[in-house]
Amino acid sequence: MKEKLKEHIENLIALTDDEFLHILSHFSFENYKKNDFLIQEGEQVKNCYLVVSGLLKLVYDDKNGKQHIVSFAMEDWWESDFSAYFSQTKAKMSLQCIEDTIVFSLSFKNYQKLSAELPKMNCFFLEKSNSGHIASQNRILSFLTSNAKEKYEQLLKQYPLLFQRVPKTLLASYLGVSRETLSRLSS
Amino acid sequence: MKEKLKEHIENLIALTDDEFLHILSHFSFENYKKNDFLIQEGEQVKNCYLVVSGLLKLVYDDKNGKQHIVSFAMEDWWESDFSAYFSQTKAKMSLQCIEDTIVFSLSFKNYQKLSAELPKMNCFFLEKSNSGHIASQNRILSFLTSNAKEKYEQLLKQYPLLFQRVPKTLLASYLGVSRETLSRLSS
DNA sequence: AGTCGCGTGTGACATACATCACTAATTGTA
DNA sequence: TACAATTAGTGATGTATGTCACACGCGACT
Repeated sequence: MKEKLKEHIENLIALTDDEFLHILSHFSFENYKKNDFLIQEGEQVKNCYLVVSGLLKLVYDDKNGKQHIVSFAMEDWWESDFSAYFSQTKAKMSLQCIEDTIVFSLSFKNYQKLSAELPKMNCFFLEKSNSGHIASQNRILSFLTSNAKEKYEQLLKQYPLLFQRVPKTLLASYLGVSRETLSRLSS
Repeated sequence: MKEKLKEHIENLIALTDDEFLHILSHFSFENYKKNDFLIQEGEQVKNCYLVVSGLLKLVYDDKNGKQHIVSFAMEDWWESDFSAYFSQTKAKMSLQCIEDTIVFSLSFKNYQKLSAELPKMNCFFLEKSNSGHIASQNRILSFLTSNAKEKYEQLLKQYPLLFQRVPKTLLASYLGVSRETLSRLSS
């Protein structure tokens, strides 16, 4: 399993074996079952997570009790309620397992320690943050330019796997349309 | 004007005078008029920009010739078509002045040079990227949870200034509603 | 002074989508 | 095996918002 983390980081920056062991010591390896929460709305956000296998949803529950999916997180993705993580405040969103999921977990303290001790990790985090930012911007564009059907098609094109792994209800909640509307798109 | 850049960076990381001069030499200082383009869709994206004063819009033109505003950029904001900037490809979006605007410009080459020579700049860029990412996520949430009126009110609350500086038509295009609908919200 | 362009408001109408209600297939499990 | 829970499809109806059309005020420029 360590290999996974090593590969993942070495995709972006070169590491000596010592450096990797040092990095590894800052992470913890965790196992979750379907429906488990990694982050619960209202609680302190201590960690961010790298998904090794499985599938997570980052959800916001609005005042009417309706769930909105801000993001799916699959293999090789970093996820957290980053707003709360970086400011060390309470979570506005929840992070929950759609499938059994294995993650590497990085506490905020260890994150700070790591970037201080090994500056090149900042390069790594920067690349990750940039991709996240760009992905979000594309999603915004999709909201601005597309109707339900187009958004659905874009999603399928971008993540063909997702479609078999998650109930349509969740896809609808990610796209911002009702499950009934989504259902009618296929026909 | 150099002061502005110095303050802006020192908000996040400490700098010696020498370090700042070194940083400064990587930037260029530029002046644009209302309606000028900093980035034109289809062209190579060479720079990203820190807005010193003025106001920019990051726009996407869809296949029907309709304009969609992905982002406004005001004082102290970094903006570019980051997707194209980091991958050094053609712009999918345009960056254009809503008002006369003064910026510091950083070429991709100089960006790379700077982060190699002065690793702590990566901390700075990382913080900026994170805020961008979080802002985009909030915008997505707004699309998921809110109708036209709520989105408009959230925008006014977040940027009370904007409302006096830009035509309603542009606000509508940012919110993803027609100008007519936006107009009817006030009454 | 007059003309033009731009931003804005507003009525009439069209439509994409939400909501509610019901049914049915599938899955997990007592 | 049977029962509840989850997921999905679909009809009827309501509504928020888009689209088209036109009018008005206002600043810029000749």
